[in-house]
Amino acid sequence: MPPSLIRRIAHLDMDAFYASVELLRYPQLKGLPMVIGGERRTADNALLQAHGDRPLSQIAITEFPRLGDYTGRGVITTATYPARQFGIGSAMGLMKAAKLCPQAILLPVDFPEYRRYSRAFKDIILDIAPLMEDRGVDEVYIDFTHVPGGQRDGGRVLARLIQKTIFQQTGLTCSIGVAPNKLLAKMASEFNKPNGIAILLEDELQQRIWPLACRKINGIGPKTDEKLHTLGVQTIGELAQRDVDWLMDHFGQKTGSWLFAAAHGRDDRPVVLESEPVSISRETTFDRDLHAVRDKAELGVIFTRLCQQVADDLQRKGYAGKTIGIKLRYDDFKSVTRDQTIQDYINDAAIIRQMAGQCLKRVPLQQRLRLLGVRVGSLKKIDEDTGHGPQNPLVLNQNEARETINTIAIEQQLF
DNA sequence: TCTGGGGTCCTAGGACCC
DNA sequence: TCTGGGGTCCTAGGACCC
Repeated sequence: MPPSLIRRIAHLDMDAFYASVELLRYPQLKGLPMVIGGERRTADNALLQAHGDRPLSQIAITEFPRLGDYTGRGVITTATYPARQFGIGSAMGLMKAAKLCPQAILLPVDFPEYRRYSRAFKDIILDIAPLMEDRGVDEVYIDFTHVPGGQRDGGRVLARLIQKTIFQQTGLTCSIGVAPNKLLAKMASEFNKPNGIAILLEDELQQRIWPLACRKINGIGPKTDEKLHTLGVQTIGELAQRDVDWLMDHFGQKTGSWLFAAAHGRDDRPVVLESEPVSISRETTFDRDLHAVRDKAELGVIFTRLCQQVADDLQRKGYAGKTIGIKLRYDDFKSVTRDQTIQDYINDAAIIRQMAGQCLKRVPLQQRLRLLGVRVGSLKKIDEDTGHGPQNPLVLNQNEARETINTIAIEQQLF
């Protein structure tokens, strides 16, 4: 890197992404308390389908489903600011939220729509700055260092261009932080939300980062934060004053040295353009808690469907895996997992179902269940040209594996 | 009528091999 | 007969993130 170039990394975060996308469709809801959540389509949502030929923007507010009419499980994915004023927050149970503000509009989560907008804003960024790391549906890191304009005013010029272009082409706003690395860029992007830009320079660490709570560091969650509090550390500045050895004594070598580096604003992780998935999974929380014996038939149907979905996902994305596992959550919210690794890479629903069934036998099933999940890990990309052909060695292996399994005199299935 | 779904990474113990 | 590592793979659980 020529001496005149400083490493400039941006973190871009879409503002209230799901809610903003919904407000593009339903501008009449602007300013009203609104929550998004509850995957299960309730009867109320049929109202939204029944708008006939009217534009969505002309559906009367009175026609929208209300939180107070909702029955069932589920949590809030997004709550708009007017809804938050009633004490509603994301991850709150829908039923609890309904008590706080029954009149709030309740919209179901529409992932396909959010993904379309996600694709759109990321394509806009890539056109301007090609080094982008995907961090989920509403977040990215961008390496500004070598992009024209990326050094001007600490990155502000390029950040403004990206922000403006996204707004012009999608109607959505975002917040951007530009800093010497990903760790600091992520924190900076929160400084001027919404629709803000924050430029953080290396020598501003003490002044702008050290006063913040440790929890603001991406990677310090509720557990680590609580432990830090117990040890008398509240702010990042206080964390930075501690000795590395002291931190390693209390948090282990790896975490301790990482905490120390993070508090001093040090982070040399690169912006990663592409990555391969490690696992693919599906899970579902039941409408009511189910019992392995009494609700055997119902569970069996759900179990088989999850396996089928995982197999479909694997095949669609072009992967096979050799570690098959399950996840259970009991009615007391305790979770267990079991998995098993086999020799061949597979992506066939029947084999996944078979192996997952074996895993299920290794788990206690007296207590009622609220969630069941199926996972395939240790993934390998399969050749796209032969991925579905009969000559594919993978498919042959699958057939072999299926036979092997069938000859294991299939013990009685639990479900 | 608390507490979603889809991920990644780390730790720690045991098996097994050299 | 006892003793010592190191390395890798597998499994289960947990912290954390979006």
